[in-house]
Amino acid sequence: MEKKKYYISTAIAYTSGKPHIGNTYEIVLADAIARYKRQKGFDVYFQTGTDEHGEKIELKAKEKGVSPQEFVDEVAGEIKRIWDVMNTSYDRFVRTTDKNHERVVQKIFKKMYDKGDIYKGEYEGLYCTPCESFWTESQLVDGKCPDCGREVENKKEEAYFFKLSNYQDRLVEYYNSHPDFIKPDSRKNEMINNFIKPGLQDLCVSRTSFSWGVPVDFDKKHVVYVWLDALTNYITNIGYDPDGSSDEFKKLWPADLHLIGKDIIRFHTIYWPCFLWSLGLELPKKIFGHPWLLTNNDKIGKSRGNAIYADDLVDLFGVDAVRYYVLHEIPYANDGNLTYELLIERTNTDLANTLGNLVNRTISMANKYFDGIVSNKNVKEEVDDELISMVNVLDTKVEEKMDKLEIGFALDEIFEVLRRSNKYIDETTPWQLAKEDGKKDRLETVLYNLLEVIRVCAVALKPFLTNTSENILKQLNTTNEDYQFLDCLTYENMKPEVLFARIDKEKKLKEIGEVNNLN
RNA sequence: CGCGGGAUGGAGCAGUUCGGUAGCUCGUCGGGCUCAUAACCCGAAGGUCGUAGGUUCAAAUCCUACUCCCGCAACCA
Repeated sequence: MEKKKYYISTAIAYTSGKPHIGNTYEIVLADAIARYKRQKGFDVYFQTGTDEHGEKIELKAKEKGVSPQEFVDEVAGEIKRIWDVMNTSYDRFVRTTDKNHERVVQKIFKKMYDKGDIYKGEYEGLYCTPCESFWTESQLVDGKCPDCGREVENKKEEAYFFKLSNYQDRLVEYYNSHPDFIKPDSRKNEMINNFIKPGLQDLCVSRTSFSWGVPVDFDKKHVVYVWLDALTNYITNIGYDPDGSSDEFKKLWPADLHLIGKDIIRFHTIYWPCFLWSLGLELPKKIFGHPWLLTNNDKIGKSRGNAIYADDLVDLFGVDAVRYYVLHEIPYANDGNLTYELLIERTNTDLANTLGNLVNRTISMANKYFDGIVSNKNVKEEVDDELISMVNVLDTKVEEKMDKLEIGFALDEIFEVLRRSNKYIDETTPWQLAKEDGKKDRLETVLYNLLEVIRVCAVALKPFLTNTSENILKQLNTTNEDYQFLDCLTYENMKPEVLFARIDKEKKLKEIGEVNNLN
């Protein structure tokens, strides 16, 4: 039987600067989902990349005295490097400055124009001539330009517009008939109440005030609006072409999940569907607007001086500790919080104590009492049942949470089993059994149960803590990745290693303080 | 009155649909154990469930008003 495809994407990152840990959260989240789906037997295609056009980038490049292309080449390289540091398994890293993408965007624009969804009109607004900027009424300060304080005037400018109103009714209908299209639900309400109900305004989809973008090929002084350019990355990079799409496109589209930040939901749930309909294409199945990661309960931002970067955290704590923190700590719908202190506490309690120490003590006992060779002697007792049944429903429990995109809760399910295992050791007191005559087989059964539970948990952890999972299986010296308790394995030649060293909080915080002072 | 979400022991959350002993993870304190990474196991303290009223035999849970926080919006991605 052919594997079922699963197309997942992140938003493409805007190349205005180095992405902080909040931006990085998204790729880790997507990676966990992608790896999970692969583990479940799906034929996964995982796309990410960078959004590289726009006025802001043109300005930044100018400031730095380099060409826009040089500027985005550098930033895109940095972004890709961080994605790799986070051990993410994307299949393709796309860039909007890719020549094929640009060519197809031009064709798309033309197709929409020919169809009548895009028309030439006039953009009218309040204009500050010295600043060369349009402002809205509400942006003005005392009725004057917020940048320079000078008078603004009414001005008209030629521009292309997309007729969103053509698709307004269809959009509401679609939302209602596809309750899973926008997640979480509260976001759907925001879109309906704020945009659709008041009536969709036609969207200005070209700019003439700057040139760093995809030129409209039949009207060269215009460049395509960045969002029309950016959103189409989801189709251009898998072979969409108005003149005939590739087999890959036919196989992959529609996407199964667009994973995006909650700040860009509007673009993905209103503009993007309308664009797709205009091209006669199906809509993605689900759009999930994930919450944000805050630091000290404050928005992360370079300008706020509280930017924390993923690669620095990885240097300090290791990639899996950082992955665990962001995946576990950020709930489904509310923003998560990140501080060094919380990160250290989570790493110590969950990763070092509950998980690492369990693996370590179990393997140590196996080596100590049986020279490292353990098989199932089947001397069962009642205490075994609860533990083993927990392991055997783990697969289902994790799946339930993952289907709802509740990644943190999926991890909780696994750690509940690990905590139960530590308790099981106290209940069965292997060190006592070792001293009693005639309990040798019972002791071996106990250790076998533990090793099996650890193995299954390692398998369960693979999508989230990939390196750690591999490390545990290596320590157990097994390659078996069955997602359930097996009766007849033999464990031998196991080598215990410290998975996560406990972190001395005071010392580490001091060390971090010193690092920060260097800036 | 623009729309919406939220306020539960020191921290983060569950419980509110269909009212009836307030639960989980972590932190703190005490005890136990010794296989293990000062780890693991057990126990305890700590909450008038934002405020004020109301309905009820009974409200975190229903109703009313208010306070505070947050998201979205006022065409920046």
